Amino acid sequence: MRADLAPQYDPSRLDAAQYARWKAAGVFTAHADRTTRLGGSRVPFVMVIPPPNVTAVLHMGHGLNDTVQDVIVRWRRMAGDEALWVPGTDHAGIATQNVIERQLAQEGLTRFDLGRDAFVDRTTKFVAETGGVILEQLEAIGASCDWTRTAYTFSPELSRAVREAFVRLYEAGLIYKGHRVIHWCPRCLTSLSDEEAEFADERGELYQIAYPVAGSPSRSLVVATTRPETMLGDVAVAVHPDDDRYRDLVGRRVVLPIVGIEIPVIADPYADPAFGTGVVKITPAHDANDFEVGVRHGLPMPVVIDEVGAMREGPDAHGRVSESLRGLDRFDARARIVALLRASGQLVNVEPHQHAVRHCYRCDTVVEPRLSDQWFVRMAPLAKPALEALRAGRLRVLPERWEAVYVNWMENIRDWNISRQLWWGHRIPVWYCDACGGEPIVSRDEVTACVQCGGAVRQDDDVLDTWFSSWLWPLSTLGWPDENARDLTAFYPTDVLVTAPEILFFWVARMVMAGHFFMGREPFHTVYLHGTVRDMRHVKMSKSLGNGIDPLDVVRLYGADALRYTVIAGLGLGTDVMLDPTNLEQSFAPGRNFVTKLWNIGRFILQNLGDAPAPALADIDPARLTRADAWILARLDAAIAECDSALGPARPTHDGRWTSGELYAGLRLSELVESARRFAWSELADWYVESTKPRLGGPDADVARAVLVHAFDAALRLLHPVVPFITETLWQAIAPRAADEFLARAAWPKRRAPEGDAAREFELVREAVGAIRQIRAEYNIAPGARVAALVGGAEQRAGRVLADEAPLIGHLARADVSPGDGTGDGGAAAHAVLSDGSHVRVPLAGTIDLGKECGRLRGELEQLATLRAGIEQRLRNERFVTRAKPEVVAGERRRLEELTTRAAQLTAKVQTLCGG
RNA sequence: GGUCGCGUAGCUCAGCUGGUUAGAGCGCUGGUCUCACAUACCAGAGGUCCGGGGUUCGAGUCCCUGCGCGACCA
Repeated sequence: MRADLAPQYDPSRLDAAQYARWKAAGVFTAHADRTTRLGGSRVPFVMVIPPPNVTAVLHMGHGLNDTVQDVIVRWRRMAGDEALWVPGTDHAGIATQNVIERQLAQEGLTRFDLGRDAFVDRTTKFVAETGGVILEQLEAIGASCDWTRTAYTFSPELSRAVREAFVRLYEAGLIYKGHRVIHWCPRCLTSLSDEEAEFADERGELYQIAYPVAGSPSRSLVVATTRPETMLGDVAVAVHPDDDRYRDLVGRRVVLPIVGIEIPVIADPYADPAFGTGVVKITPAHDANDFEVGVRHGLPMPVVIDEVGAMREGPDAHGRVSESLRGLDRFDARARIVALLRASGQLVNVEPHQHAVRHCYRCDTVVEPRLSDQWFVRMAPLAKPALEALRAGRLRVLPERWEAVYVNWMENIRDWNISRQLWWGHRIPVWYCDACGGEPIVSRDEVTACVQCGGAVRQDDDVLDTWFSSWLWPLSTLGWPDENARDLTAFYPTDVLVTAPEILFFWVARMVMAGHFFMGREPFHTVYLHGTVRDMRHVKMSKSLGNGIDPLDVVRLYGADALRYTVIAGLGLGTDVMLDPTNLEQSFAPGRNFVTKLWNIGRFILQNLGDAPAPALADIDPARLTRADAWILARLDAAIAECDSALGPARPTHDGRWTSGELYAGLRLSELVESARRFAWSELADWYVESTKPRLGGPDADVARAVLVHAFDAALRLLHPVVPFITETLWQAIAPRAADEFLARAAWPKRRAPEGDAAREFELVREAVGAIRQIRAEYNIAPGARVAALVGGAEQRAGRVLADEAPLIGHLARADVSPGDGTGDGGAAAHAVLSDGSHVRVPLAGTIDLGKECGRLRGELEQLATLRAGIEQRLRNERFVTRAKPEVVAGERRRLEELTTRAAQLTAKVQTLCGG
């Protein structure tokens, strides 16, 4: 009646079908009404996925991120929580727009050829047709998302949330339109936030340029700059107010080289007397710091670089860009200007200079600071509660070190530029009336006519930063702004947010602020930041560098479980995962091998179950349990305890605040893997399964079967979060299951009982087996050949254990074991002494090399002597005895006793065998 | 420039509040196709815990310092 398992596990044949069964049974679907927040009995446990770009395809970074989340959510689902993992995608403004623009470029078109509406239509269509592929790919790696709740940042529902958020912030005075220098990408043709303009260290040049003092041609001020092309927009040079070198020149004027106009010398503390010559040129329209200086001193702000990064006279710049420079790209202009300065003798010096240059995070183009009108969010008021959440212990960041980074950013927060000059995104909900020119109309709903004069209105051309929709994700996916939405009530706040440190500021920190502002509390209690997937040279994996691994290739070759196991096992808290893209076999063998091992344990058990299901362990008379049974059950309890402490606590246990003891505990997924693996493989398979073989045909076969199935079942539960496919398949096979019964929602294991004597006594069996195996290896006994072995206890109890277990020891060591007096006649035999002084003797007439045997035993004795000497020395040290903790001292005494017993036995052996 | 992290076996990393003979996987060596498993089993080799100084009865673990990597921020 029970179908045997195939000789080999074939994930490609089984996994997709298994996923379909979970999905069909609604295993991953959460129910709001079952949660404690809506009167149910289950504690909610919620995570929202970091939404991948809607056009993305799965890469190893997702593979890691989503596996981590899946391990956590599967664990909580089994632990009895109402577990919800919300999936979805991000419309990804710049990124998606760039994809379509690249398509257009292939057709020889730009977005301007299409026009805004056609461009948006085309993008919408593209997304509808090809977007969201990544969500299907997530199923292939086993992600247990609730697909009934899939969200999209640009859906009508979430767009409504975006508008609501904008309007509420505007009404609270936290959104304003500002005229200032922002980061501009001349390729994407949009402004960027501070976070989107990434620093990269570059080797450039520092140019020193002489600006002659007007009216004193013999004198000049030398300024230092890395960007000579911006000098066309200079409106002043500044010196520090306390800088004596230039005091007399403040208030006078210098002649701007090339342009030939006069600009003032001003005193401003922004000028750093220690940098260069202490004189700094001021270009308010093309440098954020200079802009501040310009504002302080009421200076003009001529724009000399246009939106595509070419030199051109913009507002207030008449006469500044000469014919020969006009239209030149900023970098070409730099070279031209340097040449001109060199020719006129005004280039004083050029030296290599290492500095950080901002680049567009989407296309890597060097960002151009640019004066323009943009919408901003006033961040300081939002940051305050977000900081408070962390300080009060309602929010934690793992690993701990990132908390300082979070705090530092929050404390030095700057206003957020949220407008983008793109077409793909949420249009800013602001309308202007040209007729009456009144205040802008900020509205939740479409505005078709001016509220003042009824005239025509036009909507603001800009769209919102993508992150302005992402920061609402934990709220908007649950139904906000409908504050009575069932999901919002049942599932907000969420629990754990899993992501990479790169988007701590972009996304995580802002979500905390949004959660507070719109819902009055932080959106999660734990931020888990994991590392990056890198190749063997520690270079971050990326498609463009060609060092990537396609997770789906790995799934095809080795199965999703092998992929998951490998990345989780390699992922210490906050550490990076190294994988070799040139050797998938080497990288994923550990996972594949482990999965195979599980399969084979399952096969063994099934083959030995017979037709009837194994009896439940609870129905077995405890008196019938052998030492091996007691031992594996004790090991199981230990494994459960280790797994629990690796993972938990799942949430703060005291009033929503992390206590100091649990603040940085838990979510050690690699420790879960290690503990569960060791139990399943090193203990269950290597020892317990082997130990049952002689019993399965005998009178206590039912006991062995019950323990075997119980232990394996528990191992499958512990492992299920990490390797869900194979564990579910095996779990379905080892016992009859109802149609709606799944390991994915079976109970997480609990410990049974404290370890008893029987379990401890089994360790002696393992030691005896080890000793015989070692002797066999040393004397090159053929693995098939049986040997005789005599075992004797150091004291009565040990003697009884060894005598009782002689058949088992014999089975495990391929020996005919009988109780025997270890001190014996000292004939041709190999000897070993166990840690408690018990002894093993393997008579090997004819093969024993007495000299070798004595050498081995003496060697061991020497090792013991060294150890004993160390402990004795410590114990003789009065300061140790008086100052060390009593239990440490007692431990040393006990250990010395053990070693002494063992040494005495060894000495006796050496004496009889080797004649002293 | 500021802040932080890392340096433990050939490789990737564990080692929590200082306390047994510093562990795991992969790789390596020797032996085995033993009736679940050669994607396996058995046995084994391999470590001046980056260098130097200090605190301590005791340091891979704490402090200082040097060297070498890396991250984030300006």
